[in-house]
Amino acid sequence: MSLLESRGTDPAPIFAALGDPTRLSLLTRLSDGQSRSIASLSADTQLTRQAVTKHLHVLENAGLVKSSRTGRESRFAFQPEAVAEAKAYLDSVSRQWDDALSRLRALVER
Amino acid sequence: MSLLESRGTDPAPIFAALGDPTRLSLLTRLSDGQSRSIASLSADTQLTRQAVTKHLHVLENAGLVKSSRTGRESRFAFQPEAVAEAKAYLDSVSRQWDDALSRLRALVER
DNA sequence: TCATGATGCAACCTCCTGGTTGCCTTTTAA
DNA sequence: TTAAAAGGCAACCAGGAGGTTGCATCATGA
Repeated sequence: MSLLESRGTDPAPIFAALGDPTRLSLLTRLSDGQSRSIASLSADTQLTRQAVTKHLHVLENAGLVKSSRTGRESRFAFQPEAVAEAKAYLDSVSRQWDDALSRLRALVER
Repeated sequence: MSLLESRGTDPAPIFAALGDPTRLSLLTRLSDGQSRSIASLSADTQLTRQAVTKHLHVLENAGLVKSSRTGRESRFAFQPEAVAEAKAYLDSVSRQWDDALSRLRALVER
């Protein structure tokens, strides 16, 4: 079983969602734990509300954020699990790298 | 200074590079510390050598990998710094989330 | 009940991305 | 010295991503 398949789901969609500065900014703002409406999130940006809405849906599909409709507004909230998943992948990569270095060092110092 | 600007460079390009399953697979294979030629990396994939070459250059531009020409082949090697940078961003996001939870808990338990 | 605020839906546009094919150049091993 | 291996370069193509505009819908406060 390869490193990529060894963990739960494929982290690529999560990274793809993180790979846009606008979305990264939205996620950063939401990571303070406060849920926000679309209008609120669109307020201090140059983009259209529709553009922000699309980005929020991308984040939601990646599991980085969760939406819930309350009354006339729909609020978005940060979802920490997906971030943990991305971190887990990066950790597995650096761990494999560190192990390779250790083995090389052991081989040289023998 | 916002959370996004507080660290060195913008992590978005790194995440964008990681956001493709083919590139993720290439990076995973290279994270064992062994440098590989383009032909070697193209061997057990369905894609064309040119497609793999493009992906490798995307990884290189994101700083995730480094190339060096030796003789008639150019070899690509894993570069751990960019991965560390991506992890640093994810850590800052989860830290902000954890802090928000702590403050909320303190407020409730008061 | 009615004007306003907050969204949703859909069409449309442009540009980038992931891939391919074809061809030329540089190395290398026999 | 020459054929095959390894790559680089460029053109080309289809589809998706990021954005916009226009209009319809639902909720709410006066």
